[in-house]
Amino acid sequence: MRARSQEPCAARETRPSLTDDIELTLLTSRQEGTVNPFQSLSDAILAAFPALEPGDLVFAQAPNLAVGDVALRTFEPAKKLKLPPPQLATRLATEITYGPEVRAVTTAGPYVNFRLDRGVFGRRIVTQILAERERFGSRDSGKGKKALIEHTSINPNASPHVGRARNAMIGDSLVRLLRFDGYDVEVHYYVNDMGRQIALLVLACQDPSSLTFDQVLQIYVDANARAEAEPEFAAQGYDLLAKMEQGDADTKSRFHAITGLCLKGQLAVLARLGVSYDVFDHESDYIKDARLAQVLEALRAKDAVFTDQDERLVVDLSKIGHAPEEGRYFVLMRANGSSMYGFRDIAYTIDKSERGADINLSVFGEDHKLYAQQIALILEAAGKTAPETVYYSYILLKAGKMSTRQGKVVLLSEFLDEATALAAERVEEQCKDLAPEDRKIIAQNVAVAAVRFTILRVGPNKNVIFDWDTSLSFSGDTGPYVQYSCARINSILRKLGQDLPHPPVQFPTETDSEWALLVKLASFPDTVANAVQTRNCAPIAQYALDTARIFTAFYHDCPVLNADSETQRAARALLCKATHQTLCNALQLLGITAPERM
RNA sequence: GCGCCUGUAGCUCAGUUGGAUAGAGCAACGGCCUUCUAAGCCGUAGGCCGAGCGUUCGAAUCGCUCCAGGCGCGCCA
Repeated sequence: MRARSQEPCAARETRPSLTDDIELTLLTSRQEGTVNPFQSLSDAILAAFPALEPGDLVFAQAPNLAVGDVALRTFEPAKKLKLPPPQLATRLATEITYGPEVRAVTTAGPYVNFRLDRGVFGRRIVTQILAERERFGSRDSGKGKKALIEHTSINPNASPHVGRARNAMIGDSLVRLLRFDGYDVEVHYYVNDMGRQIALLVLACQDPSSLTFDQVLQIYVDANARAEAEPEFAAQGYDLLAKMEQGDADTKSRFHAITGLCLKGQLAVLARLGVSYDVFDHESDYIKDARLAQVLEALRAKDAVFTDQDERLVVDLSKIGHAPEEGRYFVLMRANGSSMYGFRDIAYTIDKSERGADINLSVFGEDHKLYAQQIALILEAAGKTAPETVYYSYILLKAGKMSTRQGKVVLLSEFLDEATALAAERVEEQCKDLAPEDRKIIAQNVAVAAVRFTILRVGPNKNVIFDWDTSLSFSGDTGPYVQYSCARINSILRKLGQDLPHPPVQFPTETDSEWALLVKLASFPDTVANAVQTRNCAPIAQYALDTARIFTAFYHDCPVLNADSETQRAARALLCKATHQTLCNALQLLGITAPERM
């Protein structure tokens, strides 16, 4: 499980030795798919109540540490044993012999509260994290499996705005998450290199070779305005599109010049965020896909496709399982024989589904919900499988929704520039002794953290109202706050010297601050597993934030370098290292790196 | 009109496989830098969890109805 170690520098660091009992605990808990530091407690209970199963015992944090170090609810097991919960709680507290690591057991109505030898559990938790390193948190649920994720896929017509970038950030984090959990992930980007809007842009760009990417947005805005005002101009666009589809070489190269320029520019901006792709699929390659004939045949067999009075080729989805009248019809081809976006997309979607991935996932804006359902119905009717979908809601401006056509946008590049400049000011003050190049890198890291964290922290199906001040803040609930706590840990470890001590047998971690941190660290694998299962990275961001906050409380309460004893110093140093490891693992999933100093 | 999503502190958001007193940040006010980075910490104040009804020993979390916002609903992509 550690064979996948990716850090080349990992071997250089001192590795704490493992005792056999801890290695054993790790292995058994791994096999069960849960890393449960409280397993010895549940084992004792299960031995006394054979009717119960491990899943019946839910350990949770007590409402506060004065009540107990860990709490057990009795509602579930009591139901199974047909006992009143408070009665079962009393029996669990009085009749069972727990190991020496349990110091006291009390009840509070239906709850059992355990007071523990925190050092024993703390040592287990820290040792496990330091043994698993950059793999800590992963359960390898995707081992030996493939995943295909398509995300971003924005029109190559302008610089991306932060609303579109939400797709890229969500998609990229899902890629990182699935890779972390063992999947072999291939990232796809669907290049929409044709269609009406691109045609208008091509019309408006006389000499593409003299253009820069940054100029395209204004040209695009103007072209759309013109198409609205002049029907002839709009008609020219359709004509050009038809020529493109018929394979006219000159038209094709004009399209490619523009879409290539735009794609390159877009990818450069996305790369600043740390987002990258493996495969680019071009829409124009799917115009005359052979598989479309099969789909049409299947639809005809179900009497679900017809040519309407305006000579359009239309699917009647009510014939293949679409109940409501709204969204019943799906147009495949225009009267002039040119295909619609959806028709080409069917071919592309089939193409993806035939690549043998165990998970086939697409990230779409919420505006695609009905559309994706329609495609899924058509695919199903043709005996194909539609991809799994993850949707996200729009980022709104105070003045309303963003619109590329109207130029009413906050550009991602603009946002990143602003964030980097602000971060650079802070780095200037804080890291005077560093070389300018190093300071620049730190500023860029902080900016990316601010931007990505702002977006990823929020649940994907929630609208976000974009606000410059909030998004550019580096204090409070932010990515830079998490980075900052990592920098503080690094500072301690740096001053401690090169080698980390071995975990002492006496592992003093008795204060509430230490214990709260340990419990939080131990819950990281659950957080990751939940994120994998729900395809949602937002809880990872929340976890990083909570952990950083709990660490900071520890940082203020518990001196490390000036600890009371050598063993306490060792235990706290290792706890710091374990926290740093866990935070880095969490941040990595969000596409954020923590600088050594900031 | 119909469908999907959302509604939690003044603002931005956590918390929902139902469980002990609903949590952070920002903004406000009051403290803390001869002690591991003040991008920080501590304290004060701030809540009919949109409204109502229901299910349950127990509801922010589940169900129904309403209200408000977002998105979508036949030759855009």
